[in-house]
Amino acid sequence: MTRGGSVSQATGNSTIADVARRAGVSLKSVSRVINKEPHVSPKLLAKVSAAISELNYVPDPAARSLAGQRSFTIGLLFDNPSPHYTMKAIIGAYRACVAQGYHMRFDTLNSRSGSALLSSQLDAVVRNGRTDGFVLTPPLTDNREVLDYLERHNIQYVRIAPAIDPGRSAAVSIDDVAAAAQAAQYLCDLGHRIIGLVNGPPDHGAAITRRQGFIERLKSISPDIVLHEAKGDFLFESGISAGEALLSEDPRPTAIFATNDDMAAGLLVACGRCRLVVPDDVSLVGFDDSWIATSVWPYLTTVHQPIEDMAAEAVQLLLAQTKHGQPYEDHMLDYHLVVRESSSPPAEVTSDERTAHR
Amino acid sequence: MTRGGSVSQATGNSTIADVARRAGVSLKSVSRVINKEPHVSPKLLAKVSAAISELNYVPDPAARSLAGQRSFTIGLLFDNPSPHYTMKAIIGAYRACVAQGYHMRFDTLNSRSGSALLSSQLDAVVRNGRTDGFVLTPPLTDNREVLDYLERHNIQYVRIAPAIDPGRSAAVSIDDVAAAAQAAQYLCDLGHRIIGLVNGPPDHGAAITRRQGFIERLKSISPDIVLHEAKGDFLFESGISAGEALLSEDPRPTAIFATNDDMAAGLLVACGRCRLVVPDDVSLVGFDDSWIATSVWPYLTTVHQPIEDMAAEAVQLLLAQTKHGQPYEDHMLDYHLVVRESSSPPAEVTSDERTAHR
DNA sequence: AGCTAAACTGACATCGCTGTCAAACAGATT
DNA sequence: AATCTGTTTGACAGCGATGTCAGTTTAGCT
Repeated sequence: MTRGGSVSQATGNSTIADVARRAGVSLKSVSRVINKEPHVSPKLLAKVSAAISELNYVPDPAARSLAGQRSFTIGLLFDNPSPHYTMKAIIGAYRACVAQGYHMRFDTLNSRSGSALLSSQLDAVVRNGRTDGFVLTPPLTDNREVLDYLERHNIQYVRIAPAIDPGRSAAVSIDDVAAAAQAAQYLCDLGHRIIGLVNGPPDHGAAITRRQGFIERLKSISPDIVLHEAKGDFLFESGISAGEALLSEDPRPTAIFATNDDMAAGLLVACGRCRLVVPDDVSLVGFDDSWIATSVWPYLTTVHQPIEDMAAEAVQLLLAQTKHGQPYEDHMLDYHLVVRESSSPPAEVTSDERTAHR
Repeated sequence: MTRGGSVSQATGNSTIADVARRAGVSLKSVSRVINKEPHVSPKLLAKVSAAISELNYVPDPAARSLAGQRSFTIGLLFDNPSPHYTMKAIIGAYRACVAQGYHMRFDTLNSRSGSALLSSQLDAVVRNGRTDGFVLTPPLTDNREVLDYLERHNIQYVRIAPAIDPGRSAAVSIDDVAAAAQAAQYLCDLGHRIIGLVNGPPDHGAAITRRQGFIERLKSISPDIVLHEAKGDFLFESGISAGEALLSEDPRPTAIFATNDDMAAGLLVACGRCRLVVPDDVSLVGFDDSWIATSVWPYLTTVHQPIEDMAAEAVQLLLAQTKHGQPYEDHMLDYHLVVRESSSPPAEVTSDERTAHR
């Protein structure tokens, strides 16, 4: 049987021994260079790097993980209803993994199942593949059972946008409070005074933080602002029902903020059903700047959070902490409000009044 | 230094040697059982399987790929504008990989770049990680440069929903022609006689096949049916503009079929802009049953294709063909029309007339 | 210059598994 | 019963890297 059919051939076929021979040094010295270990003289480094690039050498991950204790694989854990979010996180994390020569795997957990079930799911995930550590996405980030499990098993992890136990692990997030506050400010600046808010699920920390940031800012701007709240669960349908509830309030909100885009898209539907035009009759603002924000019309004004970058950053933190055992870092990334067609000043406000609120 | 921090420990720590000892056989015999190699007597099989399950043994993929020629990794290749499609394909393929103890990686190619660029992208992907084979998704499936490259390098691949060169490789698909025909039939059965069609990009085989199936059926039903066509590119925005073009035709279509859901969602917007109510004034039918079909209102009537299953099936075909070098199989999976709220009989048709067309 | 400590290098066993090849065994044939 | 053939089984050498540890330079002092 020929060796054809396998791609292994195509991959740079040189081994560490070839590099060592070419550079005129020992195997171990090459290994030191590859792994950026200490005790490598500049001269050695130069020789070896030259040989590596001449031979187009790429270390074999299988051999590395067999010989060493690392697996060169990290895992991404989900329990997220939004495929848009998930997709972006996967892409971002994957990019970072590839850049660092790591593999990525991902798994979904159902964190709402009982704790026995949850723990057996975790068992399965952990046994399933050797993994150097995990990146957790919301709402897993805020599930103490998961965190406890991981710590009990001495497994490294990094959280994306955690809402509880700050400092418990490395984390990368945006300032949800400030971001939601900016949305509130924006709506008020436009002149809105009767405002609706659609919450997310209570086990999703970001939902709480965003609500808090939004409400606090509203209050700090003026005590006269009327706020109506409605419950949601981050899913499209809940946006529809929340919207119908909100729009039947009296006085009716002239603007509604949803704590994610999927629900904001649902609000759009509710407005349509109530024969209200967005943004003329009602302004809508979402959160996430996910795919759906530009898959509906009008395009949603929303808070952009760099999910891909966050996931990539999380992977990097994880790898750094795996290697050097550094103290936990907490990275804050930038958000920004993206103004699109779903928001405008309220109809009855004149441009004079509006200016007064700037 | 302790071994803590790595998960390797947690993964069943028994090795093939433990199993061999426990079963009282040689290493190689255990290996034979694991790999389902021939020349294994029932007695041996029983002893070894028992030992394996008692020890909860799981072979170490790193060691396997180092020793053998397989990498236990397959690649998924994309150049797809629709994240919904992509996401589902990833999930499905991943599921199948995990079930077979394989790793999965995925990469995106920009197939519209020049051929030199394309080939260097392929080089990068192939060199990047050793891979036992690739699963191609549209429109890569119909890009002869990609197919040629893979074959030239003797790399196994399977295509999902290819539109050209049937039999050139193993493939898994649905019958796009019949599926689109069913959509046409459905619309006609409802009583529609003035019908719009939004095409996809011409380099996307499925766009062509679906168009063909739709039109042929329309013609076979009645020569009197009026058909208006508009160009699209499978993206949301193109649905809006195609919709606006179609809706300004005279006579105006009472139903429009889009060759994917994203464009159908765009049609919804166009209808809104033209102050037309869906489905009362215009019925809409999409294709794919992707996430967006239920992220807009009204929910889209659409043709469901089991993308996850198709991807999973593709992985299985790929692995089978890698192992046994079997002849190429072509698997057809089921589709079905999902009737939701975006379609209804045309306003002016009475229920009597409608019945006549059943 | 001479000596010690630190910096660097290399030989070799090892990780867990598969491929090769030869030995052991069983059943069929004479 | 002896031989032959074909099926099962096992011993052993790698796969390509890393970790250990001992050996060799260098640098820094007196």
